[in-house]
Amino acid sequence: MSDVTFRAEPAPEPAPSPGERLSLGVAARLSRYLQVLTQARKMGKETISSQELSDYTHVNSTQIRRDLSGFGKFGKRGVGYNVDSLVSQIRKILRTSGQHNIALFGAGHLGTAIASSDIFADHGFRIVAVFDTDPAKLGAQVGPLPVRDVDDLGKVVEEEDIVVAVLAVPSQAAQPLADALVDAGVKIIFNYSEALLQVPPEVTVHTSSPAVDLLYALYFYLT
Amino acid sequence: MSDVTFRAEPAPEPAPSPGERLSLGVAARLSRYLQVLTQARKMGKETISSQELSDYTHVNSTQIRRDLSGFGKFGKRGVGYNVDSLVSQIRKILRTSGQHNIALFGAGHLGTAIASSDIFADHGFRIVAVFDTDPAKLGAQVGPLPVRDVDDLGKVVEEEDIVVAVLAVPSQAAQPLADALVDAGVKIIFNYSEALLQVPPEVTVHTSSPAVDLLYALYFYLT
DNA sequence: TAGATTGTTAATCGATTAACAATC
DNA sequence: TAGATTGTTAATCGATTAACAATC
Repeated sequence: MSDVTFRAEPAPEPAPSPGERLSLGVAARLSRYLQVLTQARKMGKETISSQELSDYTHVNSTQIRRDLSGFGKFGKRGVGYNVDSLVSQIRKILRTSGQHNIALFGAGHLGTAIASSDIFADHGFRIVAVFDTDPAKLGAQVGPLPVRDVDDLGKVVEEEDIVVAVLAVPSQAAQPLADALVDAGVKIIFNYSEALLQVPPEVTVHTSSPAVDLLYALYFYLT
Repeated sequence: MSDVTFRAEPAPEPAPSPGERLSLGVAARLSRYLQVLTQARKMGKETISSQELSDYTHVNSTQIRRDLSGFGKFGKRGVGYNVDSLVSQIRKILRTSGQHNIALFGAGHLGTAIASSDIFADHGFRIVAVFDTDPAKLGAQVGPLPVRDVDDLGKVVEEEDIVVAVLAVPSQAAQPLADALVDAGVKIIFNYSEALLQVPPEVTVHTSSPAVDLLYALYFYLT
């Protein structure tokens, strides 16, 4: 880390020391900034102010400056933040600069939509395998990838170093699949089905819930 | 405010008074409980404990009991909460007991996946119209609905009383569509594209960001 | 009864925000 | 220089949690 030192400054930072875990809130917010920044970069934006970031993320602009300044002085007063450099700073902080391999389950409409989107690719996630249980779909192409048999799961997870599984399967298929994934050593399951998955504590399940987000937005509209 | 008084109980609740808005955090958490409860009900579960809810939502069980007890005594000690009755209580609190009409934009893979899922229907959202700009798709069926022309937008929004629009369109199509939606009086835009949408302050944009959630989950896996 | 789980308190911790000097 | 925006402080507010009596 090492601050900008003018002679013997006694580390005046309450900043997170390198080895420390971010708090849940900070990590969540940094991820959101990253999303906006990534998209802003795509649109050719070179600098962005904390106020603009605030407009897009609904996070207070002071909070944003505070979150960032904990890790260094990334901005330029009167100008804002350089989009490119902020992206790489945040990636460094979140330790997600590298590539990570994903396995996708389900070659239906949702699976196909996910495979053909670059929403994961933009953030360093690469879909390296697609699985489906429907024998009729085996061997078919989803984007550049062939649909594989779930029986190959263990082998593929190991060969491709897969840490994340994305489940775009019917609810009733989700739990058995989750069990197989746990056995195969996958640590993060991203669940697009509605099923409530039971997994051991070392595995993280994130269930996508658009309807929940909608309910939430609607509440503030209705009141 | 007002302690626990014996005798003539003068509303000993620090509970949110009926007219008060929930805080952002409470509303978000209640929405999540609702999702789990809805699914638990589907699976035939009759009661659920705060600990079980905690396992599925990653919200501390004390927090859950606290959130709920602010609105009444919904649970039974030693037993837990009745799933059915808790669903309707939370719906009442969130004022989302009614039906709400949604318009879906984009009849591609993602749009089709959304239309055929019951993830929205389960929470009282009904997709009443599907739009696409591709002339080749007009008139085709997506589930039970015909694909309509975006030119009909204003008319449909008014006739069907549409408050929410779900955008499952390519990024470059999103902003023009958002502008049209704002003109038509839609107040909530649920954005599945990556575009950063600019809308007036009275309109809420929620951008779905699976990659952000993944980054976040990954951070805690990596550290 | 014994076991389980709620409802609630009290204490702590972190998030949030307004305000403003620093500085580009 | 004048205007804009960051970095940072200080004060407040709400979220979180452990603990436990109440009670099913």
